[in-house]
Amino acid sequence: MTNDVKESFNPDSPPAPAALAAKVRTLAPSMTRSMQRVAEAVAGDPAGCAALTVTGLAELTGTSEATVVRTARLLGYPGYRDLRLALAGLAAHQQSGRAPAVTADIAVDDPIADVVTKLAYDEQQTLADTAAGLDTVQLGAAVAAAATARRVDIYGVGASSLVGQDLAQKLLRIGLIAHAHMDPHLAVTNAVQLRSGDVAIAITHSGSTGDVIEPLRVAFDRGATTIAITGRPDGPVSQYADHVLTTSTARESELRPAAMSSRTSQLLVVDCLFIGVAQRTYETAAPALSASYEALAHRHTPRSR
Amino acid sequence: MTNDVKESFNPDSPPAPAALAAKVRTLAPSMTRSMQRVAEAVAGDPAGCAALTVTGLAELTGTSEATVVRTARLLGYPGYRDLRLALAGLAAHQQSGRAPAVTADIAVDDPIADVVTKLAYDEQQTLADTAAGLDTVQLGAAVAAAATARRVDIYGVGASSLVGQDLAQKLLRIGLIAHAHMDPHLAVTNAVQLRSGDVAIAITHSGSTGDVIEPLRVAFDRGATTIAITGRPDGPVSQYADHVLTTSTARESELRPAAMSSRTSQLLVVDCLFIGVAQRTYETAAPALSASYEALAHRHTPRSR
DNA sequence: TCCTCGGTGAAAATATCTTTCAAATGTGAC
DNA sequence: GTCACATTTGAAAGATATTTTCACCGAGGA
Repeated sequence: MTNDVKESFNPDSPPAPAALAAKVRTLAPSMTRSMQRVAEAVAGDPAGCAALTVTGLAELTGTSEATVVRTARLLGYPGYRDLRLALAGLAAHQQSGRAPAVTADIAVDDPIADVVTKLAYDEQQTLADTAAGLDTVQLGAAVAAAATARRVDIYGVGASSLVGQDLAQKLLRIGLIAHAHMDPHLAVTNAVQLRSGDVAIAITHSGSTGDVIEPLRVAFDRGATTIAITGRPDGPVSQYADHVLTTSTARESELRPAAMSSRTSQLLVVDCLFIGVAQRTYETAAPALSASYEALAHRHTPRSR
Repeated sequence: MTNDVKESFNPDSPPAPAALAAKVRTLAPSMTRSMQRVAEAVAGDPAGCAALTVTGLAELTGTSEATVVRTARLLGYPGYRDLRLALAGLAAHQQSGRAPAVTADIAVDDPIADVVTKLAYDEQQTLADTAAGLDTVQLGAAVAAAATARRVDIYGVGASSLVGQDLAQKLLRIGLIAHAHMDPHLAVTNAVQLRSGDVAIAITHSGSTGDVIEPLRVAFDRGATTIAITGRPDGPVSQYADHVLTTSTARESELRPAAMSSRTSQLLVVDCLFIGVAQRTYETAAPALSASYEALAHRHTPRSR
């Protein structure tokens, strides 16, 4: 019906991306009074106008729908609908511009929304740092050792204990024999059993956690291949590690103890290790993974809705 | 309980800014086939879809206008018009800003360096999605409840169990009475003890893990404030949750089971919860944190070299 | 004063979006 | 397998929003 005259109306411009304010200024002289009011409103508050219908904008500016449409045309759009779409884009655009200003520390009186933003940002940063700082040669060696190990023992206490359990869980799921030791005494006791061909992994952010170093030392002495995942590659734990995987030490604040960001970093390393192993043992890992998935499906209750 | 509200303007979510793809992924399972086709088209080519009318999009996806509108509603918009507006915003956003879109899957023969890069990127993405999709009102309510709770019980099995332990550990460190239950039977047994003023938190990615839902239900019935941390806010678990915190559902691949990315998401939510509580109880939290830090320092062996 | 003409908005015409409703499809019980 | 029931779906009716039409208004010039 009316789509035949689509492009004959606006000879001058394709839909302007962000230079809307400028365009308004340029075209203002050639506008009539009412059109100027509309253009002004649009340039002044793109986001607000994007939320309005033609009628709404007409009322806001004290003009009529026809004038609004005419203004939209003059600005280079086929009609108001398209101007509105562009406006929405612009609004999102300038909103995103303010985003990167979130490098501040988390404060006690931060609103919860800021906490979420800052925390996510920090953790993203931590991940990037970790990925950048991770020695892929060491990682490759660790993967090779773990993939062919007779058994894998993992040591971690405190927050690192959870990371160790995570790794153990995952390795178990792809058919490896892995165990995360949480009790330091039992860890040492078990480490005595290790020998060449076995793998021992110590996880400690500080690099100097005695309870973790001790079993690793024993494993090392017994001839097992030892791996340290630590934020302090120069720490004592590295003495007894054949391969050291470095986690990043992110900023910590009063409200955000080191444990929090180190955990993110440790988990990334652990995940990389896991995927590396899964790749190398793909033949057995893939079926094992789907089998465990199948088994779990039965534990779910049907959706309610 | 976040059941949909028919007539009000903003049912459950404010117009999502950039987290659309994440939202689509989260809600996809609860969508019908045709709705999924629409959602897919929208997530796949926001810019293209923003240029289409309802009818156009319906034809493109081989569905009807009604279905398109339904999908828009499900995604949290009052109607298609608003979805379209948001789409335009998104398009502008990703055109100008960073939209690397290097979302290649991790393959079996990827070199280890690529694994690290891709994994870090994926997790960063997951964090961003989670942060964007997290309802800060619900979070605020959850924080308020937890901060003043007589005791906090946490339920999680499998991978979520570790997240629960992490949360419990942290809350304990700032002086709260928190416990992560790993045995479903004991969890139920303990849930019976809860009453008004207590808080129960269930962590389940699928939203339908019976072992976790059951204790939460008991706690709910007993009058405790219940919180669900789940990737499926429409799942059965939400029935018994006063506050639902949504984690993002990232893409999973054969080598990268869902558990891996859901864990990242869950941990972010848990961290936010923790920091929120720490803020509210700062007077007691701060000394408690430094005290536990002090206590641990003695467990470290001195640095070598 | 009267005429002309661009500017303007009310209202009609059209396009677009939303809702309703019944047919089609799937699902579970028997 | 068949039936009863619930869910999903699209066609068409209904409601809004946008665009177009057209007549009115008022400023400047003969």
